Amino acid sequence: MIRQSDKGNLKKLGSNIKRLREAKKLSLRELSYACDIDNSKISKIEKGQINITFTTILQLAKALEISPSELLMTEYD
Amino acid sequence: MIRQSDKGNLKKLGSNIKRLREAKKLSLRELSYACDIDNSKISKIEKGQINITFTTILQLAKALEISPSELLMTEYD
DNA sequence: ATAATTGCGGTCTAAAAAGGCCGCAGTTAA
DNA sequence: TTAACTGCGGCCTTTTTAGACCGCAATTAT
Repeated sequence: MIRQSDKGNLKKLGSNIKRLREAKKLSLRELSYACDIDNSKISKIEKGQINITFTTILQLAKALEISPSELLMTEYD
Repeated sequence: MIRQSDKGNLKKLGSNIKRLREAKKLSLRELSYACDIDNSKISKIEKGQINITFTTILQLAKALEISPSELLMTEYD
């Protein structure tokens, strides 16, 4: 499918994650270690290249020390 | 993979979605129509049987007329 | 009693995520 | 000027979601 409106939303999510990671001054590899997700995958997530699952959201939120809910705290289309 | 701790979290998410659907007095088929997701899939989601993606979360939130963030507003392990 | 609705499980295919590893430019530190 | 770190993209395999359709048992109307 890969609907067009989704692409923008994935980018928004990615930017938000990147913003939060940088706020904690973590490198991709450091966050990778903290949430047990390959650093290249996190890079793709931040770029909005993959449509992550709920459990991946939980892993990231935990490592970033925020609530899953907060991770999605953005306006989507 | 299907980690054990994830199962519980998926059930929590599912319960939350079910609660929100019932609060709006929608049947599975009605919600299905509203968010364009097959009713049998929604059933599985509510039962915690599948690990939905970010975009599916957006679809459900939209149909339930709440923010994606609110859809995840629960405590997870 | 009959008909409609509802939740839910099963089945199938195609598409995509998960998970992991490698390597390369570019930047930063030693 | 080396050495280390960083972001990032490609590649590969396995597992799972997405998406769609069918049918049934139970509940709820009519």
